[in-house]
Parts: sequence; structure tokens; C-alpha cells
Amino acid sequence: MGLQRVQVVVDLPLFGAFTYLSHFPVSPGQRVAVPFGNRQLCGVVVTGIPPEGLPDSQLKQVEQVFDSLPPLSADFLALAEFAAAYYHFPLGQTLFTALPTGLREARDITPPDERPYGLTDAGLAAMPAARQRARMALWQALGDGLLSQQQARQITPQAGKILADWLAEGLVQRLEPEIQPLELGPSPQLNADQQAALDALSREPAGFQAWLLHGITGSGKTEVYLQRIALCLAQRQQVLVLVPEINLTPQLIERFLQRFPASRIAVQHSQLAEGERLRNWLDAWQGRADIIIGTRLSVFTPMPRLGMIVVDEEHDGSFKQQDGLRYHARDLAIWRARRAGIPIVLGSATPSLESVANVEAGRYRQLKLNQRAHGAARLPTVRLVDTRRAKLVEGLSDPVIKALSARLERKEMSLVFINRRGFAPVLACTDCGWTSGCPRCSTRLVLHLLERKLRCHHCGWEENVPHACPECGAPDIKPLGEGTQRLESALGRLFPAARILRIDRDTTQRKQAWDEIYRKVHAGEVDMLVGTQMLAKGHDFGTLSLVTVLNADGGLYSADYRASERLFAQLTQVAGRAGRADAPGEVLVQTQWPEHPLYQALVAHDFDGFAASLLQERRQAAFPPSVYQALLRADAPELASATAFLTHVRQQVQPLAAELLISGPAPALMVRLANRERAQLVLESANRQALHRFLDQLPPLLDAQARQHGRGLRWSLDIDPQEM
DNA sequence: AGCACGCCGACT
DNA sequence: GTCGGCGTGCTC
Repeated sequence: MGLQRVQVVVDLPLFGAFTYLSHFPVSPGQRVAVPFGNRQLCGVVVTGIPPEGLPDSQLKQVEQVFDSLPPLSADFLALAEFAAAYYHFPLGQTLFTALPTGLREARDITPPDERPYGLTDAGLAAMPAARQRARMALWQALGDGLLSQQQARQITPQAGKILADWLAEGLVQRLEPEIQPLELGPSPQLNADQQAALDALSREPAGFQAWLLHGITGSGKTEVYLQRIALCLAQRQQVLVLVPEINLTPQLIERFLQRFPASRIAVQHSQLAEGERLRNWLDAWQGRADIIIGTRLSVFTPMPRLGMIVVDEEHDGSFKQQDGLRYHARDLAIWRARRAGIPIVLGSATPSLESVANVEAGRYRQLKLNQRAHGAARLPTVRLVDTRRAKLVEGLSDPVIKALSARLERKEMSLVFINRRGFAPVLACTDCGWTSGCPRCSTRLVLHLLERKLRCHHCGWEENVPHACPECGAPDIKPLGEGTQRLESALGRLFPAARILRIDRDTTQRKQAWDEIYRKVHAGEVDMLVGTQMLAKGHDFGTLSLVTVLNADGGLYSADYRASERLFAQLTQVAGRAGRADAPGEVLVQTQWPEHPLYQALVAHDFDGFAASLLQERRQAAFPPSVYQALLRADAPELASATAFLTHVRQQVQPLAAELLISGPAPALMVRLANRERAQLVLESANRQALHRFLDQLPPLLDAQARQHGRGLRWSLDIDPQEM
């Protein structure tokens, strides 16, 4: 048997593959152990990368082929190859990101034999003695049908030993599992909108179709997914359900378990123990799991019988990975569905503008749920409190204080939402509404208090902080979004009798934190929930009759053009917490700009109108989704070297940048992070292909340039960046 | 990313 | 005379 040449990628920041010789027959997707430098690495065999013309004498040999598992499927490899190409990230690192840790190491993995046990003819005749209680129970259960190891262990703890003996004696055998008929838990009646959406989703002939399920908060999107998923399961198809990090609550999983009691549901997220994650991954890959529910990383989970993908809360930012392979799970899911020729359902009460634009362009089809699912439930009434007129006590207006104490008296739970994080400070005039805009871009300048500068994070423009409003001369200009720190304790002072529960990053760190929060909330031990972003995600806090939003304005005139999209989504979601059951809800929003279109749309519950106007603005300003962006980030111990690197890169690549606009270098939004300082170059084009053709040429060039700027310099590309 | 190779400063 | 600093370059 001659030596075969194979292309292998490894988990290193190196573009391209390495050629090895192999004595063993290997095929693409197989994991192998290869010598690399003076160490041994796990590699994956790939095709499609042109082998270099190195002579055999310079090649090393594959040391081992890990063949206890079949090679990774063509679908899996294709998705990784697409992701590597699209995100301009090394294929090896992309593949290893997609694999569970157990398969990233240079060792073989022998999957446990999960096939159930059944009695052989000999076993059927070999009834154990009646006083051998455990054996008897097991034997009788086996007489009724196949038993998995797990089921057997529930009958008796000694099942493992007994079954191993019986297997050796030929009394039992491993058999392919019986196909379980689909079992459905109780399903609620759908309302007219839900039924229409389900009908549309079900009627469609097989094949790729992207659907946007746009349903107001509380409209019962999950129920539509569940009933559509039932159809897939009835056809023995697998279903992939992607949810935002925070939404992967025990409640959601419980709901799936109750609806599909006979189906196998596996969960995938990064906090899962390594062993369990690997087991679930193998279950999905080998077709044993029917439903995978998971966060963004589960978009890579191989599923041979995949029949549909659901992306719940598709607008959520946590679908985008913010380091390493900076992929967007929703976008990869779309690609995957297209390749698999299956439907994909994107659900949200506040779809991303990208998705709205895709509906407009006819690429997605939209389904609407305009009624709340629960009979009498209505959307809450939203009222604005003008904080220019109202006098504030510790940041709280009179209407808000009154509303809170009324709820306290009636023993109803309120939610106080503090919008604190994620918005860069912008200077604004409280008299005329002037905000610090960039003279060169349609963005706003960010206030850097320490250096007393206003700076554009898009193009790098810089100016001094004015002492008075350049528009009307009023001296009262100040940054938006200040003064939130003390609010929590202020509430405590205003309402000493109230039982206040704070929910933010700090209080939810601990593993059991959410269980405890849910317990308290549902046991009626809480009067006021106080917190940030997290309250805007899809948690069920039961009956809330009042939601107050204290300082929303920070997102109104933000330096980040996406801030108003996020703000509207956030406010809609948090307002949606109010009045979910039969009780009508009320939402009070304190703002300095009640006439702003965002608030007017919020009051009118007019997502469509607001989205249309935002899209219009984005088109005029040539921002995504009407142009495609990529960010070249650089970081170094000193900002100056990151900037110098980017300046050199810019000069060097300018001639290649046909149909492209390059802006910067500018300091990144968070200039200093982990003792390193960061700057960025914005690359954009209305022509996606042109942008990607340009990006294709960058990595070798960047590596070469980085070397000239010393060891401390690192660069990365962020395709379709979410935050700039 | 590792890891070796290599060429200059203060130590048993 | 050597131990060790981290700059540079390679890994099939």
C-alpha cells in the first residue's frame, strides 16, 4: 500500500493547510494525529485547498487516524468552510471552534454504545429465579420491550453488571432502537394569527424558505414553533432551535420536554459540562437526538436528518460571537438551511433591520402575530413623562413615584428598568436638543472626559469639548445617560417598605441565581424588580402591572448608529413584560425628548413604522444594511502603535480598494481593554462581493505588516460588525 | 499560537 | 566564561 498525500488543518492561526503522507486510508472530515514542529497536534483532513508542490521527502506522516467515529460529514465541513471564507478566519481554527472540546484533542473518542438491549431467544427462555429480585425485574421489563442502559438502570442500580453478564452469555443483544411514535403533550388552542402562521409554515412544499415570524410580545411565537416542530418530528426529522444566551432558561426546555415527551431533546451551550456537551453533540450527529436547543455555538452541530431551523429572538446581539471566529449564528443558520433545502423560521417581536430589509427585498417571507395569545391580554399602555418639566426626586419623576407607590399599595409587582450599559456618552444640549455630530460622518462624536475631547469612532475626527451649545449658546450641555448609579439605593430610600430585588450582571453571576430569582418572584416575595438589560430579555416574571424606564435617552442620540434600533427593541421588550396575563399593564418612560419619533412609535406600538424610518435613514446615511461593513481591528500595548499599523495598512491597500470606502484609523469604542489599546479601520462597500474580494487579499498582507510593528501588535477582522 | 534559534548583558 | 532576556521566523 503506497503513501497517500493528505491535506490537514490544525487549530492554529494559520491560513491554509499542511500536506502529510499517510499509510492509512483517510477521507475528508477524519480526525488525525500529526507531528507539527516538535509537538503532536490533532488535525482534520480537508479537501479543496490546493496542495503545495513540496516533495514527499519534506513531508511528515500522519501518525494516527481516529476512526472510532465516522468522518465529519460533508455538510459539517461545508458549513465550516463557508464560515472560514466568509469571516476570513483560518479554516483550522474555524473547524475547531465548531467542534466540542472532546474532539479537538489528539485522542480517539469511542462513543458509548447507546443501542438498547433486547432479549435473545435464549434469554426469553432463561427466566431468572424469583428470589433474584433485580434480575427478575429486569428480565420482565425486557420481555415488554427494548430497554436503554438508562432505563435499565432505573429499574435496578445493578443493571449495568447484569446486562454485561447477559450480553456475554448471549441472553441479551444490542438492537437498533425502535422508532417511537411521536407523542404530544397538551397543546393550547391557537388564536387566529397563530393558526394562520402555522398554516403558512406547514403548507409550504419542502425546500429552503426563510420566514420572519414577527409577533408582538406575548403573542405566542413559541407555540407556533412547537406546533410546526411537531410536524417535523412526525416525519422523523431533526430540528435545531437557536436561542439567545439568556433565553436558555429551564422553563423553555421544560416546555419542550412536556410537549414532546417521547422525543429526545439535547441542549447545547457553552456552560454545559464538557462531557455532556460532547454526548449531546454525538447524539445530534448520530441522529439519536430529535431536537437540539442551544445558543449560537449549536449552529454548527451536525444533524443528518435536519428538517427545520428556528432562530428565536433573532434580533438578539448574543448570536454574534465577539472574539475569535466572529460569526453570526443567525446568518450561518440561514446559509445552512439553504444548503440543506429546509425552512428556517426567525422569530422576534422586534426583528433586526437586516431581517426587515430582507423581507422588503423578498428574500424572506413575513408572518405576523398581532394579537396577544392569552385571551383578554392586551399590549400595555405606554406613557411618556417629560423630565424637562417634571421635577425629579433622586432621578424619579412624580408620576413614576406615584405609580410605583400605587402598585406597592395594591401589592402588585413593578419593574424599574435602568438603561445603563452599552451606549457611549454623547454630548447634548438640554435646551435645544443639539447633539455633537461629526463634521465628516453621519455619526455622533463620543465624549472622552479624561482627555476633554470629542472623537469620531468612525473616521477619527477629534475636537475640543465646547463650553456652551454651539447651536443656541446655552451653557447647559452635558453627556446623555449620566447619573444612574445611585438610583437603586434611591428607590430603597423612597420606598423603605418595598422588597426590592436587583437583577444585573452581578446578582445573576452565581449558578443558582436565576432559580432563586424565579422562586422569589413567583412566590410573591418581590415588590420591585430593579435592573438593566437582562430584564429586557425573554424572562417570565409572571404578572407585572407596571414597568418604568428611567433613563432611556442615552440610546437616542448615540454615537453608534445601531443604538436607536437596540433601544427601541429593548424598550419594546421590557414594556412587553407588563400585563402579560389578564391584568392590563402600564409603562412609564421618563425622557427629555418625548416628541422623538422613537418614543412616539413606542407609544403607538408601531414597530413597522419605526423600522421603515430607520431603514430610510440608514439608506440615506449609507449604513448597513444598505452597505456591507467589515472592521479591521488592531490592538497593542500603546494606541499609537495600533494606529500606526492601521495607517500603514491603509496606505498599502488603498490601491486595491475598488468600490470600497475606507475610514480611519479611529480609536475603538472601548479604547483600553485588558491593558491593551485598540483602534480600527472601517471598510465598507455597497457591493458585498467587492468587499469580500478585497478582504480575501488582506490576511497575508496584515501578517507581514504586523511583523514590522513588533510582537505586541495583533489584528483581527470583524465581518458585519455589530458594535463599532 | 508555540517553540527553537540567536545574539547581547550581569552573574555563579 | 555561561545563564537568560525576548526579537524573528517556521511549522507539512
